Amino acid sequence: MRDACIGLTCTGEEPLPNPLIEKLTHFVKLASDDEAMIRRVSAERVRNFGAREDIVREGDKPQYINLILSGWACRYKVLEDGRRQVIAFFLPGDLCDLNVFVLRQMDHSIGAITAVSVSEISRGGFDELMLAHPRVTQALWWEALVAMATQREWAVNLGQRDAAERMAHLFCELFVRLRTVGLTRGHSCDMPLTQAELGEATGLSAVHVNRTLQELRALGLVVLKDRTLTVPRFEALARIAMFNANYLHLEREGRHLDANEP
Amino acid sequence: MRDACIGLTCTGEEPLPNPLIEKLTHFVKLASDDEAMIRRVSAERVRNFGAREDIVREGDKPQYINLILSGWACRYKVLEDGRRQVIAFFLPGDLCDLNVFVLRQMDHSIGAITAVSVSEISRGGFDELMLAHPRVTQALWWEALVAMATQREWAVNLGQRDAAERMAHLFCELFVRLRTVGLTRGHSCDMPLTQAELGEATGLSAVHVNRTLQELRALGLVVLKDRTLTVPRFEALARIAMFNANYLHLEREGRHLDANEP
DNA sequence: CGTCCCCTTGAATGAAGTCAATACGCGTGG
DNA sequence: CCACGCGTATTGACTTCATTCAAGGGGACG
Repeated sequence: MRDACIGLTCTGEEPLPNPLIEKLTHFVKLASDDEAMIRRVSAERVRNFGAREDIVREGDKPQYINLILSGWACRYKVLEDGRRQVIAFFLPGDLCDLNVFVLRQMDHSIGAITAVSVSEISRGGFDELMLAHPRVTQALWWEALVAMATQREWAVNLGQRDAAERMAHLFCELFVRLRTVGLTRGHSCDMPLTQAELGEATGLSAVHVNRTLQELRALGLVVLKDRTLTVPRFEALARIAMFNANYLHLEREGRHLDANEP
Repeated sequence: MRDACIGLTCTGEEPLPNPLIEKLTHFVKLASDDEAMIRRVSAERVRNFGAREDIVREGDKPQYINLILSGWACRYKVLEDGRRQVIAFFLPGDLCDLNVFVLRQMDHSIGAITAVSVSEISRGGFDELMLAHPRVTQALWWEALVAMATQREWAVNLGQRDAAERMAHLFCELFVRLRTVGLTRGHSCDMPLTQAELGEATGLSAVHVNRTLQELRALGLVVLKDRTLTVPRFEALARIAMFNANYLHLEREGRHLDANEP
């Protein structure tokens, strides 16, 4: 396969999968010109980061919205004394910084977990998208609101669930989110997070993450090997996590906005 | 003084303070017709709730955005087994449900803490505001983004801080937020939350909240009496909480949008 | 005057953190 | 090829923090 074919200038080959399009499709059926537009905008300015590099740092005033094309990243905050909380994970298809054009400066950082490829979307490109493509606008609203709902669910996770429930819940969420962008294979998906990172996201110490994973493994609910997560019985895992996917709002709620239906 | 006359339909009386206007003013200086519009929209349809009543319930599909005019409310979620997490507090001037027009149903509930008076803003009223008043639109974006940032900070609070730090942080946040809507008196403000509610917000048991409050009291950092919080030395409280108000973005970032400046 | 809600207290238990040592896998350079 | 170093995972012993349970106190209100 000779050359990545992205955007309008596509020459007749099968289009590359675009995780953002794939995700938005769970909310609204996009017309082909909507898709073409997203492809164009997300190919305009691509940057690559190595694992553990910072993409945006607290205090910055970035000029772009970052769209994750591939790899994992996270939002995080560090307290004065060094404690670090991961606030959200970004998977392919996720948009990082809708705030960028309103707030003066970042109140948190965004860091790559694996090697990451992001598309920087300029204010102009974004406005263009919003003005000419109402379905895309709606879909981007949906994506932002789901991100907010996810943030809320994390508060529940951190505030009410114990270690095993928390870990289980995190795995459920990541698995479902990856599935919506086509990044699962059967019961498995990538899991590049170290136990330390899992701890920073769940508010647990790395040691306790380790013990908790053993517990979940002993129950046959998760298998972790070669940076891969396998969830043999998702339902059982969801049950102990009290995971209810409603907060991800994946039910094609925007059907009335379908490009090709009345 | 007769005449602090703001708004188009000015009849010579002193205008009622409107907490939303007061809050938005921290971001952008509104013109008098902006303010008049907000006043009109927020007076159109007012509802009152008793303490502990639900305003919106999980699963609902509300048709209005709720603006808190007076009283305290909260966003909360209940797990299957009854554990309850308060996800956010709503103070006068806060908007509850910007999601309402996009997502199919509520994934959480909103409940009154004290008696609450809310203004229900219809989709039409909202669109009108957005179309005709770009400064207000920007300011509402700011308000939504600050709400999001606050949600993120809560994740840090729940994930990384211990009991005393968490309580201290919550008090700092509430105090600052109340101050931006003019609801503090010197070092004091209302504090209608029971210890059980403080626990549901901080992920602590009510008993431990009690002990933690005693600790903070012993340090002379908080005084709680008659449903009133006094913070004699805010700076000291903020220090132990590692409270950094930057996430509330109160620095008049929208100056360039000021109604009466170049 | 009793009842209900909220706050307070003590004692016992349990969950998670800390510290420190060890093991494992992998790439690099000798 | 092997030794070394580094990051990550694992384990045990111990401590600390927070929960649970249970009982008592105080004020508001019918």
